[in-house]
Amino acid sequence: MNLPKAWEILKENGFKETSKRQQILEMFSEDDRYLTARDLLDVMQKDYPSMSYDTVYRNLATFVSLGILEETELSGERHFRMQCESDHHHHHFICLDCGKIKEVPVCPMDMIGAALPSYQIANHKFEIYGKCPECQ
Amino acid sequence: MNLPKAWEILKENGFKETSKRQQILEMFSEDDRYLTARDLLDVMQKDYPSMSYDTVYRNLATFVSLGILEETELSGERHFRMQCESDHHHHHFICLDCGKIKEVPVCPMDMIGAALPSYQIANHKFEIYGKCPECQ
DNA sequence: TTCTAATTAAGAATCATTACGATTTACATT
DNA sequence: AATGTAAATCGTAATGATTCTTAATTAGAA
Repeated sequence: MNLPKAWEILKENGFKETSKRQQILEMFSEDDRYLTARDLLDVMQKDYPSMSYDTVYRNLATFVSLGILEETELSGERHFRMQCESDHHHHHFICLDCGKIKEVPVCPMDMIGAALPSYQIANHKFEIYGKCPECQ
Repeated sequence: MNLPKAWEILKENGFKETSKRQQILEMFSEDDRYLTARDLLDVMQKDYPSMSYDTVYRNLATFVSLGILEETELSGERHFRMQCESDHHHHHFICLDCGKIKEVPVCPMDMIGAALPSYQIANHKFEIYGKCPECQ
């Protein structure tokens, strides 16, 4: 997702354009990889020494709920990245070194068939972990 | 996995048979579902009021490293259960209400093919979440 | 039984995350 | 441009899960 689209969504939902939100979104826009709240705070405290975790987490939650960011859990920490623009459902390879991702155009739910009769499926998770070509 | 097999593995690796380990393994053996460290501690403190988190976590880590337990993360907490005995690789449906699982005999890695050329794949995760028939 | 290394207890420390009251800011309205 | 108001942020404290530390206890070997 790009910045204008993200702001469009925020404005549509009545959220204000603040300098903190701008910088958070810029970081995600520039770095196409998974970041933690700490990653963001460390960088942002250079420009805004008073930046607090509360602001980071609150905005991350907002962005995720609006579909601007996506979230996953890696080794016990929440990680965030820009939502993909792809129109078709897909999954991700995630580099455990640099956090970059690669889309994988396969969804295992296509092969579930009748394996779960009368089970109520809410959601699913499929991720592949390893090292990307650049990190080997 | 059953208790004798678990103890066999522990003995092979030089671990001692303690009453705490016995009770932890019994809980997993009886309850075929995901439990948290807190779940275990709450029950065990009835028999051992002095039981500490440290003991729970240390043993859980041991069991996971020996392949006796498997672990996953659900809504920010680590959950543990007995390792499946199935000889073939598979994945799980996990009931978000009761923690019970159902094996799903499908692995998406079978369909990855050449989608990730020169990527070094370390592992993968595929889980389906929802409500089991009993919890609906 | 004794010895020794493994294990546990007890509680403090750490880490990520959330909550809260006070202050500041964006922005619609005048 | 000044004002009003809800939203957003700050500063800090609280929480909850997990890990660490040191001293005491215990399982199993000798």
